[in-house]
Amino acid sequence: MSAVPDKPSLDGIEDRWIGAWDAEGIYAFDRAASRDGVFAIDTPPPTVSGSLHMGHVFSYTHTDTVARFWRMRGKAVFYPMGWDDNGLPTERRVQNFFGVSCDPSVPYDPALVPPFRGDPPRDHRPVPVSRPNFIELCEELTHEDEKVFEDLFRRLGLSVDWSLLYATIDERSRRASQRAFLRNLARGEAYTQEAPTLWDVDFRTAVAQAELEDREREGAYHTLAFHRTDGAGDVLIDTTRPELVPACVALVAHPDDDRYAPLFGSTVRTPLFGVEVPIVAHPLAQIDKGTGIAMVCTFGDLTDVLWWRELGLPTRAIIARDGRILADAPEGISGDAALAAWEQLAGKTAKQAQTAIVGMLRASGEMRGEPRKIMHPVKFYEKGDRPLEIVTSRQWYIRNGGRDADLRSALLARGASLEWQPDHMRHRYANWVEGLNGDWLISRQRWFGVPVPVWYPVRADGEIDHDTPLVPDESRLPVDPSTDCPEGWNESQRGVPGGFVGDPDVMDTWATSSLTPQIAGKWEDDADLFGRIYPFDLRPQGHDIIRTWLFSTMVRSNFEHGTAPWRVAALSGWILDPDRKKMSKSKGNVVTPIDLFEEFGSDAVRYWAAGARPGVDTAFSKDQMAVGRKLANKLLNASKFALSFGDVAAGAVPIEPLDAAMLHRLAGVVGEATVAFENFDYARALERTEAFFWWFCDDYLELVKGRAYAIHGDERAVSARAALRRALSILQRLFAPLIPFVSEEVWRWWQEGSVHRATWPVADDATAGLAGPADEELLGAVSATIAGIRRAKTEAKVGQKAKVGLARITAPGSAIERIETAWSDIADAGSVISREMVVADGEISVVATVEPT
RNA sequence: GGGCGCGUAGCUCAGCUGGUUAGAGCGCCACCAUGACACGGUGGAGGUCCCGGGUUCGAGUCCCGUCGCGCCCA
Repeated sequence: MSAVPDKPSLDGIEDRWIGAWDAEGIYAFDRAASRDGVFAIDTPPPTVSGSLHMGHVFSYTHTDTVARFWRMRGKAVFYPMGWDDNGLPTERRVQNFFGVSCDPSVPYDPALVPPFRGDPPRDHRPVPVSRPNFIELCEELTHEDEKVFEDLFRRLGLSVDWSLLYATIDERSRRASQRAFLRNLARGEAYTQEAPTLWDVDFRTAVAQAELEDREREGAYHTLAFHRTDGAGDVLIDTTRPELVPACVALVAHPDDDRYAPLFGSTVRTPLFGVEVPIVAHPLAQIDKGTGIAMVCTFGDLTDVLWWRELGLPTRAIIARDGRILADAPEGISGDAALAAWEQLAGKTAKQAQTAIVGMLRASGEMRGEPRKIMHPVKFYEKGDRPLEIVTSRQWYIRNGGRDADLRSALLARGASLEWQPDHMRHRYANWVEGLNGDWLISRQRWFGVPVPVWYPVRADGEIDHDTPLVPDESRLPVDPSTDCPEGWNESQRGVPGGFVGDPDVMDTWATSSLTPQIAGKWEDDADLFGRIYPFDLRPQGHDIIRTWLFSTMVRSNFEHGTAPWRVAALSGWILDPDRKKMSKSKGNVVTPIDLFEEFGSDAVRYWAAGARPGVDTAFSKDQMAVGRKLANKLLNASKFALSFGDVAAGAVPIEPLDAAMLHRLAGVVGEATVAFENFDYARALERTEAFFWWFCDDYLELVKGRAYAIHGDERAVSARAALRRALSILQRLFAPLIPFVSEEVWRWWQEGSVHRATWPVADDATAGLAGPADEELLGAVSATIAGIRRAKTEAKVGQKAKVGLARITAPGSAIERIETAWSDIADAGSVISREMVVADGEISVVATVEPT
């Protein structure tokens, strides 16, 4: 407890209380609490390979207000923080920052000095470094970023327990991720398969359905002639990818298409390459698209994959993992002319190959007319720059209902069982699950991630046996199969016939971050703790990652625990710039949070964030932050005033009707704010509290000011002073989750301990011992009267301190009675000398005769 | 193409299970050094609740449709 300062100020309060909260352990999780007494939050681990932006500030503030509310309600709040440092964004950042690239064939250099630390020149060619060196650089860079993030989150006032911190690449996460994977494998929920896969040719990795996005790109229809082998002429097809002609394995048309029905079962030869391919029927062929008949290539898109699989077509792959056309022609392409054509394509990128083949087709006369430009959606990896290709590769999958109706319904039911904030977000989940078209591809051909924890036997003939992977005992986790050996084997057996090889892949980031409840809760590492927090109460996150993070977490928990991982999912909205456009770096309209903390104070920035209703997109607004700063300042000064009359005897009960009515109104606000917070509606809690507080300052404080100064004697002064203190204690606690710094500041002027560990107020805190019921009409009548007096002064263009000789008040009888009850307070606040009461139905009206000043 | 959300004052939004004359803040205008606060105070102006139907004694609120904006999925 400290004294009330002469000149209260918001300057420096963040530093003061961040330090004190840390030292006093205010936000430490009480791990002795039983599950009933816990409120557990599955905090989103931000990707640290970027900078903290307003979107973070926005959504993390929402969660923090709720965490603080439940803490004050007596819950042991489990509020961890994690860093998502695992994965591609970090790799890319490390490459750009240090000027290196990862090359697993390079030996480890324990004394490696990277060529740069930030801003390599544009013409710098990346220096290849070993995988262990590359991972060390990833860790070095993420640690620096994580420090910056932690400081910003503390500055924002997040009440996380920093002792629970994890990172998705740390040992605990790797162990949990590998353990969960091995259990999926043991139960048949994970499997490996060689299959056509969406592939990013720049990152050279497979990607999952959840990471796709469509982008509108210019393309062109090329009309190509295929030659009927019965000599009856040509079949014309339209394609946007003529470079895939050598990969063509069939033509396909709709079974009901009369134009092509007679051709089903016959064959054609492909242009340039002369490969004989069948004409087949499939209902997915679009009658009204192009000429209505299409070429099936291995593989141009996902429909090709489907046709290839369902129609049992052969494979004639031509695109390598680097996106270039293979050096050697696939099976089926033979003869001098065909091989000469192939030579023109081999080694070229898809785009270069297209130019080349169009030239050849034009020359051979097998392209009819000129290409016709169109705009069409093209599938991209969401982090990628070039269209995805489809290549055949061996990958790991986890079942997710995409190929299994029972599992799909189970996951839909789990989603339906959640409480969604806002409720309509449940449709996003259902939409996604219903649209899945395959299992979840989790392996990535990258380096900085959690290794797939298996090895494979190498047969005597040198072939790798993928069907009987060797798995480690859980007690050894985490393992790195590239350096660790399977049990019972030794390093000399690595990579030799009769020996073993490690799986070279890592798991996708989502395969680890889908386990944040298990990681944060120390699943299996600390079963006692996990039992006290799982399933979690709350998963807050952005609605853009329902299909990835939310869904994948559901999949893992469903398999491992047979439950949903949480009770409530709260989806936050976007931050829009003041012109209602989504904020983004490329538009240059991004504001740095730290500058706003400096300009307005953390509470003010939180005020802006907390003013947005759950899940609603919200415009960035410095004006709102300015209002937040005013509110914080007001709380400071109103608190100083209410405490400026010295201590009030314990047990003093307000006796004046006006004081009692104010406290009853406040009791109603307590109820509304409590219900709002229980329903995750921090914005409503703020709105109710704030509206009361401004009325309290503008009217109530002004009305009782004179009486509190004891101009009408001690007894009536004590009533005001006791009411002020009751109200103040409640208001400070109601504001505490929302604007925690200033709330703590004013609370500690007169209370022991932290407001953030104080008990959340109940109505009885306001109304205990008061005589009589609530009288809301009293407050209405008094406020209307004082407003009328003020209006008269404003209209007379005099200051509010000017005296009123006579106030004539016209009002219904019930209102007159109440105004009389509080008359001395009204007279003090309005400087009114005498009054005249007129009973009449209708609105309260005041005619005031302002004395000359 | 399917799904979801949103259209209320110049701006940002609130308006719960339908019920007096539709609210707040910001901005705008005018005024005020009063002993918590000039990072202050007082008052004022400002709205065909997107449009068209319907239900109802009564619709910003419920139903149907149109238009516009945004997002998700295919």
